[in-house]
Amino acid sequence: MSTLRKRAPSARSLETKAKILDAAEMVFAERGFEGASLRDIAGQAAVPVGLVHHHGGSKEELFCQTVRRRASEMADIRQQSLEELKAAGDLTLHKILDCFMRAYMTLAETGGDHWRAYGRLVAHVSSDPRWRELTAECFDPTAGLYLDEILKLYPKADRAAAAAGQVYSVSSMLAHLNSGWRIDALGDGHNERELDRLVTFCAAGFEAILIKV
Amino acid sequence: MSTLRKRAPSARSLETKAKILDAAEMVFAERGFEGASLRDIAGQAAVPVGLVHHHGGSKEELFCQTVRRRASEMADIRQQSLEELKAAGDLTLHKILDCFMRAYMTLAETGGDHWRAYGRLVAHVSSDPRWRELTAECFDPTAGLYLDEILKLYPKADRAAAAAGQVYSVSSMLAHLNSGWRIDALGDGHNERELDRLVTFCAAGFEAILIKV
DNA sequence: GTCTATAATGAGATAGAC
DNA sequence: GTCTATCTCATTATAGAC
Repeated sequence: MSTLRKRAPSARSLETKAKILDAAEMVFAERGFEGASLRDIAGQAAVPVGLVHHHGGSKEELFCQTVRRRASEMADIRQQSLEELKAAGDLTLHKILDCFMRAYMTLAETGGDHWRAYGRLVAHVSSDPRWRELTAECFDPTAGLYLDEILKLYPKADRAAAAAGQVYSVSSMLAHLNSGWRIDALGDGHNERELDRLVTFCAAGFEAILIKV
Repeated sequence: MSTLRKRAPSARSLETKAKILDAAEMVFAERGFEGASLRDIAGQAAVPVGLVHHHGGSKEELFCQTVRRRASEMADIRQQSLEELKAAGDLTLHKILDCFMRAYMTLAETGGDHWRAYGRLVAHVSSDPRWRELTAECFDPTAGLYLDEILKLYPKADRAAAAAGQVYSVSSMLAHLNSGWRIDALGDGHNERELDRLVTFCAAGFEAILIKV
């Protein structure tokens, strides 16, 4: 009926586990899966190494848990935002993409270090085929919902083309987040106006390939 | 006057070094810098581990050499392609981006495994701030030349906006290369038509942010 | 659940024979 | 230049006391 867990974990246990996942999030984001060590994570969480294994299982399981925890919350927010946008009516491609991207960008700017770290974490997950299943599990369902709305606006468009637009858009967003220093070398810092620029880029590109013969 | 090297290396030595760099290229591309081991590289090159150190120096130096070798060739090709495009006259944003991307895509499709691996290698380098200097050295000069030509077409555009467009475009191209499986899940495989789609996406997005107020 | 100690493995790097 | 042997260190993972 239930899982293998014998009893409900204590409050202290949950707290410790959260500390470990928080630390893991930061270290994995900074150095990637291979570059991170469980010792660094234990050090950052101020717990003994053994506890990391106890709560996180193997290194790979710990990584997946770390991603899942934040991705699950992100997916909820994105789906709710989409519902609100649909309820408001008057959908456009630009608004849908803005909704998708702003949902995270707002958290990255106001949600503290962990949400900023999550952006780098997603970049690692998305770029390594090793995490293909994790990607499918954590990101594809929400991405599919947004894709469906976009396709409703362009009924004649090819779904494969839309999928390409989605992947290009997400990669541009990750570049906006994590390769900002390359852009900054020529201009000013990240601000609201730049998010508009990103959305403008993606919306225009997306539409171009949707209406193409 | 010259470097510290005492004598010119023998033909055999050069051959061994090339074998090591070839192997390093494949392994680094597959597993990233941290994930790759010098033992794997030595194994793939069918040489003893000691030789990897002798020819490649430290792991970090070996990685840089691996990237530089291919990037240097790529830069030459891209700059020559740009010159030919300029000589032909009638430049457009679409043509410039097509020139930049097709230069690599042609090699990836006809140049064998090593050029395909190079695409993944570039993705690793571009995403990790650890290689910021290497990025600046290997990619920025050529990127700057293309950026200059684009800005000539849009004299009123903001250079920072163009830089953003460039970064978004390159990241989309890397996604096209390395995350093709995500797109493929919904459509058909990589073909010539898809490169057109990528260029269309980037050109339309790029222009939108260049002409924006 | 928590923490210490340790096992078992694999890593990068080097010294020195050929 | 080439190759073998080895040093030193860090890693993941586990066993068992509290």
